[in-house]
Amino acid sequence: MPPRRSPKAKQNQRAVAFPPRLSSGYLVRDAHRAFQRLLERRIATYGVTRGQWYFLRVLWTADGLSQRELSARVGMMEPTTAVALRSMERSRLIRRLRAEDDRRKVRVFLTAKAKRLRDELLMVARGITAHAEQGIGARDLANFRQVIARMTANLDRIAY
Amino acid sequence: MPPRRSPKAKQNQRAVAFPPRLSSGYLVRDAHRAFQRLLERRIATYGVTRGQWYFLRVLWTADGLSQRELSARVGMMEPTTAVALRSMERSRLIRRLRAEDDRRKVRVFLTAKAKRLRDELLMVARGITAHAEQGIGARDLANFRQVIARMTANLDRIAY
DNA sequence: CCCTATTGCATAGATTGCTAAGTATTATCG
DNA sequence: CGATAATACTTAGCAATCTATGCAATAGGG
Repeated sequence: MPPRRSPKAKQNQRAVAFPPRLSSGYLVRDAHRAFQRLLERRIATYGVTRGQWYFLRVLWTADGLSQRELSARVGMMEPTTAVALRSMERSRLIRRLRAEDDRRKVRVFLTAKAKRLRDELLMVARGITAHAEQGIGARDLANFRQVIARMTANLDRIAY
Repeated sequence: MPPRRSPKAKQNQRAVAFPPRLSSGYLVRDAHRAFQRLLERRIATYGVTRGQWYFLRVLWTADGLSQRELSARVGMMEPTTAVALRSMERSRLIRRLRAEDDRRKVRVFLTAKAKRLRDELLMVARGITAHAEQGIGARDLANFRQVIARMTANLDRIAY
């Protein structure tokens, strides 16, 4: 049984309190969802979904990667990649070609359509970032980036 | 890695560049996934999923809410709430009772089992936060919280 | 009182993510 | 060479989200 602190605290056993406002995890989650919602709405105009976006972003700088490499760079598991690429193929954003040298591999290539979208969509991303960062000083922003990257690294170091 | 300096970058039209390392959105996304992965693993031990967690957290401080109120407090859409609550009912974490006064409403009540989990699970959350924040100074942390909250607010103000 | 609008919730279908297990191709070792 | 292992991807199944839509109970206006 959980220990009670106050003999009076009936419903509100405040022995362990942890208000979301103080939880970095909650703050990060809220921000993440705000970013996502906006990104989703904006790129929908171009017929691109969020899941496709992450892959486009990598492919714009490195066309012809294998699915495994893509997964690694985007930071997703391979089945997630497979699903996203299937939808991108349907939308005529990519073509998938079996590699000549190793027929297990599939190389992913952008179509002309996807290449044409590049600059405009990157502008969209920058616009969102600019909105998000409004009114935040350069020094605070630099500190923010350093802190959140450190948190991610801290968490990634933990197996369980 | 990716960024090239070469003036004659062939395929690499660098007119619009926007490396993820500089994108607050990407940093937030990475951190969010790191938090989630760890949380998921840790609470799985208790038979609780991430989706259930958010609702437990609210219910631990305010038992007996209606589903609409719960949705608002957790910050999710009602269908999401409905799905999560159904799974929580199956797991014997909550009971749902039709409100006497207004039979459209459903009140959600924690079971004894869910109440017993409270302190231990909140400790899990604090442990994760502590891990994440290791090696980050109090001042930097305070700045971080302010900045990320501001970003969320900035983004939430935008309709499209 | 009835008709209609509002409210509270559920269902349907799509997207994004995961783990676990299967298939096909290539590499390796005895 | 042939069995086995490793590699690259796919399929299956689940969870957590969303939007759009439907249904049932209540409230309000004439």
